Amino acid sequence: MAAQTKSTKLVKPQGTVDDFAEAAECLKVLAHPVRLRIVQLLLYGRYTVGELAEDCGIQDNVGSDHLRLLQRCGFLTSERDGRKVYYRVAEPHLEQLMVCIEGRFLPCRNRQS
Amino acid sequence: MAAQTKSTKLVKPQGTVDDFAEAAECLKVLAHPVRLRIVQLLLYGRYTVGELAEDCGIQDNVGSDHLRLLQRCGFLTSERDGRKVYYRVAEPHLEQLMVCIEGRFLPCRNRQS
DNA sequence: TTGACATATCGCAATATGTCGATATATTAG
DNA sequence: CTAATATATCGACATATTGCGATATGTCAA
Repeated sequence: MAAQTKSTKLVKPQGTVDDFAEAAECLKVLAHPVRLRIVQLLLYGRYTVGELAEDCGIQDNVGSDHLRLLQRCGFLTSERDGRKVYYRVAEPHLEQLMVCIEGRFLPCRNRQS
Repeated sequence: MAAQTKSTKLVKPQGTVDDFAEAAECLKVLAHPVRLRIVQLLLYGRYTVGELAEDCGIQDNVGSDHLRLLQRCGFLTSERDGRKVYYRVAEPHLEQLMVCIEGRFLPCRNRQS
């Protein structure tokens, strides 16, 4: 980004508030500690509802609620295997988005590779 | 990301839900159509409260509310110049974060360079 | 079939958030 | 000083979100 003078803009990005309606919806879903942790885990493997709930220290039904929200906006998919249901990441952009979030908010020890 | 077998994980990221508390707070602030548009504009130049409010089609006081939220979590700073107050981006990570968000949710015409 | 396990769904109460109007503060012009 | 402009703050209300308990559904073992 180039420096800016006092009262001029380089360019004004086209678009309006309404263009961000869907983005805001999905970001709101992501903006929860439990759901961020769930996404972080799922970026490295499949997990069941019970496994995720245990890791997050919440009840299974609450975990199921969070997973449903994440699934509704296209972030996750699920597949049943016997009694268990495995969740995994369905949205490719989530990985880079989490890289940004972790880079900004997590201590360095959580960076990988 | 490497493929995963049925029931094993490659690695389980360390950390807990609590590590994402601050990230969730800040993402929640970002997760609003008006605030996303404001950030997009401010990534390309300085704007006053009135200019931002007009672009977003909201009242000045509502714009001021949104700007305060964005400022409280460190995304923006402000400087007074006469009667006007100019806001600009203070958090360097915001740019890459917006690139991710725009890449996922906005039509291609809004991509730049 | 029954019983145990894993997950999902629903309604409720507490809490949080968004918007608005009214008002307060800050700055400049005259 | 006063008036006009630009921004900020506050209270109130409507709406949304969260977590919980109860219950329903799906699957397997015996």
